[in-house]
Amino acid sequence: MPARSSLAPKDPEERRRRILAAAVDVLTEKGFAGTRIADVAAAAGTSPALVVYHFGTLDGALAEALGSVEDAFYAELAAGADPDAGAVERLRALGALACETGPAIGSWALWMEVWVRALHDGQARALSRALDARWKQTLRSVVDDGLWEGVFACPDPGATVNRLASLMDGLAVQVALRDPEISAARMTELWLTAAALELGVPATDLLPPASTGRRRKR
Amino acid sequence: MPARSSLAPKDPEERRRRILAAAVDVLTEKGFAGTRIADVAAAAGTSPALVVYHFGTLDGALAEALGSVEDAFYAELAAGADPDAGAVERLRALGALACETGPAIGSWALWMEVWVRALHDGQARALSRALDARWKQTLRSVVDDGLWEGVFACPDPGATVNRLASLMDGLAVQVALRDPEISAARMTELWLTAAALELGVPATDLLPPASTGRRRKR
DNA sequence: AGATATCCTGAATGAGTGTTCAGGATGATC
DNA sequence: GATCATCCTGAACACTCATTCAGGATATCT
Repeated sequence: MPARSSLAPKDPEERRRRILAAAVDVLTEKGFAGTRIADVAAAAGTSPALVVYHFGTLDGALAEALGSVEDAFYAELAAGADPDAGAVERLRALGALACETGPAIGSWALWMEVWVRALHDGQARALSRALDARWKQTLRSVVDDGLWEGVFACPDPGATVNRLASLMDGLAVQVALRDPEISAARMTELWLTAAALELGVPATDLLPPASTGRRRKR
Repeated sequence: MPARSSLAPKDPEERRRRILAAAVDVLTEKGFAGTRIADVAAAAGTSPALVVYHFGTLDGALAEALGSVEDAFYAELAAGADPDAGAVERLRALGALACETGPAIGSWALWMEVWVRALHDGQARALSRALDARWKQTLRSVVDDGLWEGVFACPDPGATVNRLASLMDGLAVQVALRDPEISAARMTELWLTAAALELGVPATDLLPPASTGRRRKR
């Protein structure tokens, strides 16, 4: 029957979650290279020692934090997806969600951090591969559905999925680096236009109709 | 009239160049996060103190190393380009070279390192922006030439250049992470196919004719 | 109440690493 | 041939930071 003081308040599980959330925040803001165990602890309102107590090591905490983010993303994806919708609509929703948050991980900046870490670390590479495969799989099934429904036309679906996934990665880099030319909204627009081109759909079917204000008059 | 011993052999300039080259090697292999001044010194066959003597600081040495790589890339680009060739051929050459080595920097892995550093560091961001702009400019001028020649057709060249540049970045990530599905050759193929689609050119005009062995066999 | 396990912390500890420093070698200059 | 500037090095130095540790609190159990 707890009536906790304000300083040692929540139960351990809550504390763990807070640390993970704090780790995600710090990681997003400072990247792997700049994340100190003291930062995570401070952001979570605890001591560095507690981080080690719960996760054994800083890397352990960061790894588990990434895992939690992946779970959250796919939960959100599942929650937002309407399985009864047509492939065109599902593709549009998928593109919009991913352009906003990044595929398989909470933010594009995090995702990029994982890439670079994967260049030199086997475990990160495995994670990156798994997330990438899962993401392409998601994309692929929408494309296949569209082909089945007859609304998409595409000579080489495998190549198309590769290109669309890669295009999104590349666009995301521009957005993450705050290229003034490419906002998140513009990214969505560019990506959906490419998808329309690849899949033989009129661009107007994928792009939200009214929002063409910025582009070239015609 | 030097008859140098073998231990303190070359002149200072040569020593500087060696250190820069060593810095590029180490950086490519281990990334920013893993590059120690001792590694650079060892790879250059000198002492850590000399690196500081010449460049003031480790970061200074790495920055100058990146600059040297950019110069080398554009020199190679200029050397390989035939200004008299048509836009189609120049686009093909550009795509092939960039897919092999990365745009504006020696290797894709290095390029990715710069991205991630740019997420948190203003100076790296400036570098990344400058290289990106220069690269898109290069691409853009080929596209414009093709439009002028009448061999390309493309409703929105700005968007197309953005997409093609981003697609290359994204594909490069796959290659750099050694995705078994995407080799450098496959990357070139995918990119040129997308370029053909974007620019209204028959894919066969951009792809080397005989090399279609891998695709669609199944 | 006493004993015990869990959760937590402040203060060391110690490894790793960029940079400084005092001086050694080499070649140019007077 | 003495002086001097340049180039270079090994050995300290100073500092950051993940991790350890001894013990304090709190709750549960007997």
